[in-house]
Amino acid sequence: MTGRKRNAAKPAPGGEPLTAPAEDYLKAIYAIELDGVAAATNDIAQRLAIAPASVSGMVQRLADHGLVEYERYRGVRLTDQGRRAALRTLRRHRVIEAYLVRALGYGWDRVHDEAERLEHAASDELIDRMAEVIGEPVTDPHGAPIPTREGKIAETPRWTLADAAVGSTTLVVRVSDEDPGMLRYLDSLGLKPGAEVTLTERAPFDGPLTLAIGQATCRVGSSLAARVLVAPARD
Amino acid sequence: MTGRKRNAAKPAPGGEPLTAPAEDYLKAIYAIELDGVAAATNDIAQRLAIAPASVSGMVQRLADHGLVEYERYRGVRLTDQGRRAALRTLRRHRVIEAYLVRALGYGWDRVHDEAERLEHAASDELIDRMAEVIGEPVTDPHGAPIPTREGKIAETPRWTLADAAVGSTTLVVRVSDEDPGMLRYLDSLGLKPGAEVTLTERAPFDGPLTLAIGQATCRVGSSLAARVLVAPARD
DNA sequence: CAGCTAAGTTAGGCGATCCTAAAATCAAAG
DNA sequence: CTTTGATTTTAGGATCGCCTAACTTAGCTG
Repeated sequence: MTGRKRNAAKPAPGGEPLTAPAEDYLKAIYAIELDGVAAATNDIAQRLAIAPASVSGMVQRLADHGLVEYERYRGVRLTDQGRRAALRTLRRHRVIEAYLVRALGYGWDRVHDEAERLEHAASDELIDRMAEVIGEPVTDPHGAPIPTREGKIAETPRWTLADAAVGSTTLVVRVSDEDPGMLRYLDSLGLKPGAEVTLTERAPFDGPLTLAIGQATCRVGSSLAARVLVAPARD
Repeated sequence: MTGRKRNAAKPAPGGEPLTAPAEDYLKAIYAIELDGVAAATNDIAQRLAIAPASVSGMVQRLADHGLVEYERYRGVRLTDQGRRAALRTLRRHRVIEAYLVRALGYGWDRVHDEAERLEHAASDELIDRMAEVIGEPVTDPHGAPIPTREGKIAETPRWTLADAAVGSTTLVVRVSDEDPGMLRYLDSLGLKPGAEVTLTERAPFDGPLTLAIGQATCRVGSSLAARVLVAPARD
């Protein structure tokens, strides 16, 4: 019953603790910047499911704290400090997801929401202990790379199954993690990180893709395929 | 990145989720009521380290939600619903503490603060899985009883080492859990739940107590002794 | 280059939670 | 029964984070 204090765990390696909403904004901005562009107010708002007007305010606050560079009407960019904070939160999130699956028997479709809450409450020490107990995982259960304690991350390539050439065989690297129903479906198809998939057919006009996964065959829509990140298979 | 919602995990078995501060108030009120009295504004304020004026407001809000009965200037009492919520938070807190010690190698002096944050973020399911993994513990690392999923709790008797008779041998049942430094000291003395202690001497005027713990002997102040709960030893 | 649209910001609010200072109430003692 | 001191509440503010509505700006388009 300490009361009185902020939300996040420890002063973060350099600075006062961030509020949970601030951490969420930084994660969202980080994700948008992966596409190489400055994060637009609208994009941030959409990702966080809040009104664009709310974003202007928070972004100003983040800028005051030196976490983002902000120019009115121009979108925001993370500063080094902001990027560090974002990666720290991302590490927490993904370590927690991995831990829930490997140590507590969670299904990969149920870890996201739990991690979304715990990431703001867990101390660095807890995260590191969790990571240690499950053998310092390199990705989360959906294949997303886990930043190191030092904030280095190996970002996943952006090729998706929707981009694959007909006849090519690819290795599933990562899948989108937020929709439990989709995850259960992908699981039932065997479309998970590590699986080898051959694209045998693509119907015209953005039609369904026919896939061979091991012995099985299935057909998926292109929007689902676009949520499956792949790399060239080794042979 | 769901955003948007409250703080606690799930609608709680009957009702909307409580905010973290609300859960903290209920825990504090529960603790005060263990002494058999209605919780006074001042007592709540002191436990939560906030100004008494702030308590009046929150208590009114808790009453509006049907969690406490509140009569101006008369203190508050938990309603059944409020007590259920308090016990649910207490269960979370204590299961988390036990899990951190047994599954993640935490020292008993470091679990309190971590649990204080996680208790507001963990889902019921997570708590239950944690409890299961470590074998459904009955007490936390400090000997505090863990409420069941159904909200039953076996409250610890209130006898302390400071109340023991000179010459008597008692069994340590539970120790106060909030001060890490004190916990480390108690640990170094072997004064932890399960230890048998014989009170060999008590200096006059509230002076130090001389204890025999196994082979060792030590002297502790009466205020420290008052933080060690004991039961009569079995023989 | 004027005008339109989409995007972004400002204005004004609300609820939660905390604070300080001042007023009210209770209770205990004379 | 009154005084007094401690407890509690009210009054008035502040911050954070979110909302809606209305206004502004950027930038394309004709």
